[in-house]
Amino acid sequence: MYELRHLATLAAVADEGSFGRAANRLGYTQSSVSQQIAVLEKTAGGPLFDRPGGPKPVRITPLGAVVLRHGRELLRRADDMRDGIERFRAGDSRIDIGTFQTVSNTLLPRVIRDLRDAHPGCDIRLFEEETDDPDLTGLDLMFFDGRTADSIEDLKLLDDPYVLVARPGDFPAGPIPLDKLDGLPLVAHPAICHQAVVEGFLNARGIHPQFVFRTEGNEALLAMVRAGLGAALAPRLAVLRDDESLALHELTPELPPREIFLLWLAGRTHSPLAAHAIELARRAAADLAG
Amino acid sequence: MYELRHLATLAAVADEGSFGRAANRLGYTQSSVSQQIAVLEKTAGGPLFDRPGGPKPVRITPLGAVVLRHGRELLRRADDMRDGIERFRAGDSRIDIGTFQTVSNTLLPRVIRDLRDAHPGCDIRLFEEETDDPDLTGLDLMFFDGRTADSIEDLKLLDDPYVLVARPGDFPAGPIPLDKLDGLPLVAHPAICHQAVVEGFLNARGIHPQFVFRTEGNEALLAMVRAGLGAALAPRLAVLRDDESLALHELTPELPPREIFLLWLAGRTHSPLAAHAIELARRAAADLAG
DNA sequence: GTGCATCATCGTGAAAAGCGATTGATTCTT
DNA sequence: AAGAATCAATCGCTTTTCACGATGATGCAC
Repeated sequence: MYELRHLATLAAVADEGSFGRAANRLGYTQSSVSQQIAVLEKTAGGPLFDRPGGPKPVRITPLGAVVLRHGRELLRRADDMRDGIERFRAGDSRIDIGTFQTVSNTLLPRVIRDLRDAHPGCDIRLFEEETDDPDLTGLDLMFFDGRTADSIEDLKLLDDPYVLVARPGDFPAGPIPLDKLDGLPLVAHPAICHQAVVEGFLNARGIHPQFVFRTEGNEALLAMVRAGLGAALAPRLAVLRDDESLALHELTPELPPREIFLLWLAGRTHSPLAAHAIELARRAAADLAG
Repeated sequence: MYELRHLATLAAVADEGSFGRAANRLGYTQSSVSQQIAVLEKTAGGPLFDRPGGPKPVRITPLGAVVLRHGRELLRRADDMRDGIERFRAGDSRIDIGTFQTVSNTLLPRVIRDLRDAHPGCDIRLFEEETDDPDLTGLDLMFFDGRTADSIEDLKLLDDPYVLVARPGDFPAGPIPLDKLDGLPLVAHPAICHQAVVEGFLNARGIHPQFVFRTEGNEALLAMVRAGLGAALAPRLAVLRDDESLALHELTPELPPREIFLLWLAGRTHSPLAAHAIELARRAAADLAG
């Protein structure tokens, strides 16, 4: 059976018009080229070159022309394949990342920027979804605030402690005892994901705040605090940056922090882009925590 | 370096989801498949499959998907190549034939018909050219009335004897002595190719006919005879069929007959189509002479 | 844990690919 | 006409590759 190697030799012979020169060009010996062409002629079922003898160049036969035409096409495709692998390994590829709001606002921008710097041609696609049950099908990586199924591997990025966000002066500076939350009018995220865990934690201790408004939007949440609707019980990172119009209070004892993970399907071999993204997310999280 | 065989194995593994089943399908052993994939993974520079272990099917990696996509394309092209060779060997191909008027009118129609019957899909192209110096570049075969250069091989098809064509009754029936041509008003083909040889033959014997009209067209030639302009000195085959309005007279002694050859470039390996055409031409010529 | 299915690895033998030298054929030069 | 030059085919040999079978390792199901 013929192989790509034979076709490359065929093309070289056709180009050079000589077995010996083709051998020279390819780093073979003349005898090797003879044998390779012989293999091709056997599988093709007839001679591919006319050999006039002496210093005259060999000439392709009609059958040889057929094989050569297809052979060159195959070789071109093989080169394309090498290119494709090359470009893939260089990371010039695509990555699909699942995320949620806090990460989109804090961690992700930096990861994306660094990833784009390292791989200018890459195609990054983000999928934001607030849910209890993450769906990783079709995603290379997913940010999520919790561990999930067995078939999913994870890397813990950071702990995001819960704080009380209020207007300056509404509360005395410093940590606030947890039982002060009982009956307190609060705004918060919907009771899904980690928010549900936190509220369960409070309820178990007999602390029942009065949730007067829930929204997924961080900005809306903080705007409500500024407007005096109530304090916000939210993860630290939900408050984007230092803001003079808001005061952040730790709680004592601490609420269970929201843990932020990076997830992927177990056993998956990462593309270079995904591997790089994981590393960048790890570093960005370390910076954010430090 | 990878080869087509490796890519076929890769595709089989991807299809079957298992090294062992792929081996079974291809007639290899499992270990052989393992090694072939290992070769591919080495040249690609990374794993092509995730092996979950146990009875779970192996899963293609992103890199593997790249290689697989290109690999399938290559395999498809390799099949195309096999088809192309197959069809070529079956004769479903192209042939370029040079010819000249007499052959176009007598020998060739039959050859073409038989060739088309045997190879319905074939592409036959004819190139008619009246010249002393045939140019075979780009032609598979050429009909010609003479041998030429050394670099050209030939097959003699038949002798075409020269005859005198006249109106019935202009000459007594039977052979005409050659010296009767001296001074005779004649119509003839232009003095090229074999016509030149014949006229040289006459001149060498002191016989100088009076050429009153020359034309390349056979029909015009015969029309002039019918019109009484003169007799025609022409090869027998130039007179297409028995024609009551014309009488054919042999000459004595005979003029050197026009020899009709089939030519091709020396050392050329014929396509199946060309080989068949040569055989058909040989047979048609034998019929015509017999 | 035990049994089953699966892939990797290793050692072995066979096949092939490649090399170097030689041969035989053909062309070019003198 | 003779010799030189060019070139592909061939032969014997070495190295590499290929494929196999056996064994081991791993994960899953019961």
